[in-house]
Parts: sequence; structure tokens; C-alpha cells
Amino acid sequence: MNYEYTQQFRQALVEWFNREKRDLPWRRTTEPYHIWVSEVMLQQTRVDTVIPYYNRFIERFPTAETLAYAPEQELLKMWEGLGYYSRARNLQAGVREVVETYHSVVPDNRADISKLKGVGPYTAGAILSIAYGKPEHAVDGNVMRVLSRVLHIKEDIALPKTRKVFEEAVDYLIDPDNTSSFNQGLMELGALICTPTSPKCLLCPVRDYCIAFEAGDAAELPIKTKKVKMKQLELDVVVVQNAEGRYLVEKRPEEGLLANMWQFPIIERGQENIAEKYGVEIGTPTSLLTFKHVFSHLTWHIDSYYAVATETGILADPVEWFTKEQITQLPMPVPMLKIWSQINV
DNA sequence: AAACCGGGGCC
DNA sequence: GGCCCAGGTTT
Repeated sequence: MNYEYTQQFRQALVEWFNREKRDLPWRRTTEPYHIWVSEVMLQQTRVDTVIPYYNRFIERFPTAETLAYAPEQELLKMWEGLGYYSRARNLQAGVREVVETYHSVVPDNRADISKLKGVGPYTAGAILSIAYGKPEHAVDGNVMRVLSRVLHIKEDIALPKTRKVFEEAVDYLIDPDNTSSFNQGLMELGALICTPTSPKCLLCPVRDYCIAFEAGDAAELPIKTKKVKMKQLELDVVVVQNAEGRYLVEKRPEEGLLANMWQFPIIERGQENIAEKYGVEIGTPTSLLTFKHVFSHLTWHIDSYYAVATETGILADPVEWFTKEQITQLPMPVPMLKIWSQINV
């Protein structure tokens, strides 16, 4: 794209965005911490899902300090149901760095902001361009899809090194006077017009500058190869209640899947048993729910039960008896909430 | 470079 | 059922 074309492309994109942009909560502010929270929530998560979480989160943690000093359990509870819980823990770690190292001011340059936990190349560019007006690239899945079509880039976006191609393209194309609208415009275009399947090219504000539209193969781009294999796990979950009416729960390890989230006793079917793993003898279980829970690279096939404890020994460290009221306060993954809702019908 | 890390919506 | 979503970290 030559200089004049680049100017026209910028103008068409920025004017379309300022005219057509959705009214979203995080678009009513340029406060860097608030933009940061929104960008982390939006990682791999749809706008409509994020909106209620963002509003509740900002109400509870309005400033970097309030989040920095919050108990992790409460933070995870606010994040419950969003998934990718390490995002929340990394966000708090990053915010603590800002409070302690940068006097609570989010850094305004890529070198420093990129050092913060949970802030990668995309999030760094998003905060810098949206909150600070810096001409920095913010390349996400939307941007790669849009630019693969506009510029007819046919490299495999599943390969990590390909992102660099798009970052260099944005470095060249970005409107230095409207960095926020330009970067958000690319993403909004990807979300509303330049969609993965059946792009609405006839409504596209930059159609005149799109090589794929000219070539008629917009729907075939981007090129993405990677396919992943799914692991399967068969599990039994047992809600165990003791004579005092309390329920047995355990905290998951601080690393790995669903780190630091709480769950009811869970065993791999045929490989373990409740008595041995948890030190609790139980009466005859009654069936609750049978269902499937799909993660990114793993599927849990869950049979869930309710049982009464008949004999209890010494519990291991992350295992405790909690009342119904206490359990309601614990951050739990969705499959456990699903089972818990059966107990409280 | 590949694997890991949630959950939901859409086709 | 597979794909995608305002990705980052770990190995």
C-alpha cells in the first residue's frame, strides 16, 4: 500500500469505527487500569460474556490499589465462570508490581509494561494505544484475520512467528493521530464485518482497499493449520455430607488446571476411591447428574453423587468440612457449580 | 514450536 | 462436533 492509499485506509477505518462502534463499558474510559482489566478479561473471551464481569469487577476493585490488596479467594470468586483463572492471578500480580514499583501508575512504554505479569505483546499494545494514545501495534485474532484479507497475507497464523508479520504491518498502517480508534477499529471490524465465516464484505468500510475482496477469496483467509487432539477423562464426583450437615471440599493445587479453585471429592473412575483418597467412609451414594464438561484440550465425563459420611479420619491439608454458607463463598469451576446446584434444589 | 490453560456461542 | 473468541505462560 502506498502512502496515499494508507492515508485513505486509515481514514475509512477510523471514521467507520467512530460512527459504528458498540457502546461498551470500557469504551467510556481511558483509565489505564480499567483498560487493562478489560483487555485481560477479553483474552479468548467474547465481548457479551465479559460485560457483566467487567462491571462487577470495576465496582468491587475500582483502583489498582483495591485489587492489589484484595484476598485471592475473593478475586477468584469475582472471576468464577470466566475461565482461564490464571488470568486473574496474573492480573493481580501485575497490578501489585505497578503499585509497588511504579507508584500505582501503569507504565506508558512497551519495555516496562511488558514486564508486568500477564501482559504480553497484545495487551501491552492495547493499553498503550487505547489508554495512552501511543502508536503501538495490538495484534489479536481479529487483527490477523482482517489484515490477512486486506493485505492478502497467506502465512499460517497458527505459527507463533507469523504474528510478527502482522505487527510490522500495523506498525506501518497505524494512524499516529488516532491510535485508539485505529486499533479498536481493526478489532471491531473483525467482530462485526470481517467475521471468520461469511464476511459481510458489501458492508465493509475498507472494501476498496482489500486485496482479498478484489480476488474474491476473503472467506478462505486466514490460513490456519493447527488442529488439536482431545484427551478424555472419566471422573466420579461425590458430594459428601457429615453428621453436622457440613460438606467435604478440597482446594486444587496452586498450579495447573483450575489452580486454587475448590471442588468436591473427585476420583478417576476405576483408578481411585473416596475412602482411600480422602480418608472418609461413605454410605451408599445416590445419583445426582451425569454430564460432560469440555475444556480446550480435555473433556471430563462426570458422574456425580451425594453420600453421607459414616466414618471420618484425619483430613489431608487442602480438604475441609464447610457449611453450605461457606461453600457459597468459595470459587468453584463451572462443573462443580452445576453439581452444587443439584444439592440446593 | 508446542503444550497448557475455561467456558460459551455459533455453524 | 469442530471452530473461534480483544492471549499469555511454561516447557
